Amino acid sequence: MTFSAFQQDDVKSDISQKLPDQQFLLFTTKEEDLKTAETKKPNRAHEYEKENTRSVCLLEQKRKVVSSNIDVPPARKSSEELDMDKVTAAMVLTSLSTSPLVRSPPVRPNESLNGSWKEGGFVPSSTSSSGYWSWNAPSDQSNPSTPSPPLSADSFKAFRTPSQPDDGIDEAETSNLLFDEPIPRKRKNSMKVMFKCLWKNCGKVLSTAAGIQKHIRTIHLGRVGESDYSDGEEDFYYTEIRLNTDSVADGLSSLSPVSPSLASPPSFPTQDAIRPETSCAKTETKLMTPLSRSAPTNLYLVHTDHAYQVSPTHNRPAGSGEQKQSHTVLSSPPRVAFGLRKPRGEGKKCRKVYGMENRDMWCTACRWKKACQRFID
DNA sequence: GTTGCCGGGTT
DNA sequence: AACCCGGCAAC
Repeated sequence: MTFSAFQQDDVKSDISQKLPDQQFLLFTTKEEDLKTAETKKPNRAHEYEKENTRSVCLLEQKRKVVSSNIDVPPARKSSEELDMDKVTAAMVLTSLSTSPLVRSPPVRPNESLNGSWKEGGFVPSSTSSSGYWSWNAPSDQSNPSTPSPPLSADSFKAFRTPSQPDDGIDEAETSNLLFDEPIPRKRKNSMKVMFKCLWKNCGKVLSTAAGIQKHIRTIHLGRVGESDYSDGEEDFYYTEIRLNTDSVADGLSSLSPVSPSLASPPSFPTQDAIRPETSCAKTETKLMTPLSRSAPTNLYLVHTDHAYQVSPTHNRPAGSGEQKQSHTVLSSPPRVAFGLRKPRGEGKKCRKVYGMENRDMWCTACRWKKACQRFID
């Protein structure tokens, strides 16, 4: 999936409305956030493109992820939108990316929106059963002075928080260097930022991120005992809203109850087609840091799906339990150094009990010359 | 020699 | 995963 410049509110809104309901967008400048999102939603993490500090990630299942100072009002769900397939969505986004609403970046405007954009390729995934799209970006995107087409300088900055926490590198400054433009500081003083819980039938609004996190943690995630500890998961369940201001805020004010069918946290998706390694992560499985601890205000994920909460079952191979057991026993008696077997069990085993002539009565393990399952020592 | 079963191969 | 077996060590 590809996305281009979304720096204007109407464009964002448009995108929100046209984006398929099963998808949402994550805009972030932090690779870490992408990883976190991917970690949190391994089944959803779909595709991302990273270039320098810029990243775009399309995640499935929810409409959008709102980052920094961008808030997208929820689109009303219509049957038409529901039926919109991924291809159509891609076309919409493609057209948006080339829409005149989107200002061209200062550098190589034509090429950025047409040339490289097309060269980048907009390729449907041939292997994905879900019809996911992947964006094969041009390989050479390392030059900061020539931002890649899908993300214009303007658009990218539009998704930035006016003031960023210092992670060692001033990102605002970095962005400034990257795009050679002043950082927009619009609306900085004109709005009140609130944090809205997106849990189904909740909608609690608090004035602080910490407050909403704690609320989610304790009320919805049931982490009472560890109310002070956060692994960042709460970030998925609240969003930033702005009050008292312009159209953006107005749009957001109607954000609230997201379509229950889509937004209800306990809903579990059925499709599980995408593996993190093949999508967002791109095999980049370094340390997965908890969600946006380092950039708590940079990214707000509007997303209430709990699928990732299900703790991964430790798929133990069938039979390995018994095997493991026998190995555990192995270590209990004093054994001489290494390579020695466990002492033979004293009890009679199938072979001895039933005899060779009744081999069919043996337990399977005995028949296979494995450690007896029936007469365990 | 008999027994238990590990390690590894094949299907 | 299910099945099979060579081979080793304990008995």
